[in-house]
Amino acid sequence: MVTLSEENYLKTIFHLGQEGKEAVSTNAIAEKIETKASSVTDMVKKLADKNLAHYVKYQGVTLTKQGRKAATLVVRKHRLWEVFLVEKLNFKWDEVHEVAEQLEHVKSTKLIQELDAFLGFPTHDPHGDPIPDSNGNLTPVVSSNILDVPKGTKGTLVQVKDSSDIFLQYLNKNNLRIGVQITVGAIEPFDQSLMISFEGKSLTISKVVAENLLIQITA
Amino acid sequence: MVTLSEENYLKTIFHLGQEGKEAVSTNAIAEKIETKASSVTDMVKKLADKNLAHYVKYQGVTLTKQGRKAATLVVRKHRLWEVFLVEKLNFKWDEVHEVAEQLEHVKSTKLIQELDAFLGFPTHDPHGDPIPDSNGNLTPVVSSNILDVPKGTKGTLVQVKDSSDIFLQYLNKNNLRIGVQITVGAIEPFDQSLMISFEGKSLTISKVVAENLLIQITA
DNA sequence: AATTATTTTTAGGTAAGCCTAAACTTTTTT
DNA sequence: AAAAAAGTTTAGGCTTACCTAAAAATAATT
Repeated sequence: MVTLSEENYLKTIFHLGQEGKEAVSTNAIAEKIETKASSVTDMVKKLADKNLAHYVKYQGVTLTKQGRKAATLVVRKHRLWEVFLVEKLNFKWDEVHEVAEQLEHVKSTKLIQELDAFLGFPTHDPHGDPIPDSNGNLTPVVSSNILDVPKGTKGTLVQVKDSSDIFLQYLNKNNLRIGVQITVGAIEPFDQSLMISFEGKSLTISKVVAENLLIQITA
Repeated sequence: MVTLSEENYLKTIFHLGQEGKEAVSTNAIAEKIETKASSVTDMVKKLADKNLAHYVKYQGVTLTKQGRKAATLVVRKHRLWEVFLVEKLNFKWDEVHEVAEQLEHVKSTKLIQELDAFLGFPTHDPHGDPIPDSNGNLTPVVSSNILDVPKGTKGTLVQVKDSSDIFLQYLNKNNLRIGVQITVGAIEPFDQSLMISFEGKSLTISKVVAENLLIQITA
C-alpha cells in the first residue's frame, strides 16, 4: 500500500526530475512539499525500502519503474479530476489545483475508469498538460516555447508550464486561454519582452510570462 | 480544523444515536469503526475538548450543536457523492459505499455546492436516505416499515435501512429497487416471513429483510 | 445486597510523519 | 589544496491515532 504522503513524494520526484528519471535533491523536494530536508531523507529511505525509488546518500533520488508508475497514476487522477472540475462543475482553471490535490488520492480503479469515460477520454487537462493513460504512459505535448520561434510564427496555445493561481489569473485577465491562435511578434532586445497578437489584439508580455507559454505551430 | 478521523467519529456518533441526540456508548462506536474501546475513549475526549461532543465518563457521548452540524455536512457530502457515482458513473448502489467514504472527506465548499447543482439538487441518495441541506438540516423520510402496515397496503419502496453490499445484492437479485410499487401481503405467523407483490410477481421475504424495507403508503 | 460479569477508562507503548539541532559530505571559493 | 559555504544526514523529540493490559465503574445475577 502506498500512503497519501508517499504518493505526494512520488509525484514531486516525478515532476522535479523530468518524469522521475533524473536525480532530484533532498532540498528541492523539501521546498516543493513545504517540509524540512530531514523529513525528506526519512521518507526517501522509506520509498527506497519499498522499491519505489533509488536512493544513494548525498546523491539524490530517482524513481524505480514501479515508483514511476505509481507517480503517473496519481498524475493521471489529478488531471482527470481537473478536467471534471472545469468542464462539469464550473471551476476556473486557477481554482482547481487545491481540490484536485485532495481528489487525486481517492483509491478506486472503477472510479477513475468511469470518470475517464464520463469525461470522454480527455487527453489534456485544463492547463494543456497531457493525461497519462491507465498504464501510466504519458505522451508529451509536442510544442515550442514561444520565445524559441521566429517572428511571424503562428500557432495554437497548447500548454502553460506554470499552473500557479497567480499566473493563471494573469492569463485570464488578458484573455489568454488554451486554444487561442497566436502570432508571435518581435522580441525587445533590452528586456526580451515579446509582442504577440491574438483575437485581433496585440499584447506585450514579459520574458517570464513568455517562458511559460507553449504553442503548437500551425503555419 | 476537523481531521479525517474526527469526521469519522462524528458521523458514527450521529448515526448510532439517532441524529446524535441520544447517548452512544464507547463500545458501540468501537464496533462500528472497527477499533478498540480505549481508542474511542481517547478520541471522544478530544471531541469534547473541541466542543464537538458532550462526554461524561462511563455515560456515553452525544454531539453538541456544532458537532452535529459537522457530522451532517459529512453525511451530506457522502450522499451527494453516492448520487454522483450511481447517476453519472454507472456504479451500482451496492458499489458506492467504499468510494463515498473517501470522497466525503474532501474539503471544498465550492466543490460540494457545484456538485449539488450538477446533480440537480437531489433530495435522496440511492438508498433513499435524505440528503441534508447545506446548513446541515435534514428532513426525515416519511415512511412506514413494511411489517407495521396492514395486509393489502400499497406503497412505494422509498428507503432501505441496511445499506450493506450483501443486503443490496439480495435486493438486486430480486428486482427490489427504490421506487417499485409494493402491495403488502400476509405475514406467516410461524416465522413472520412476509408475502409481497410488485411488478406482477409475488415474493416471500424473511422478517430480517422486511425490517429493512420502508414504504410510502399510496393507497 | 453481595458477587459476578460487562463495560469503560487509565497507563504505558508503537508507528507514521513531521520537527530541531548537531554532525557529516559535497561543492565552491579563495 | 585548504577553508568556507552549502547541502544532506543522523540523533533525538513531538503529535496523532492507534494498541494491550490492568484498574475502575456500572450493570446484571444470584
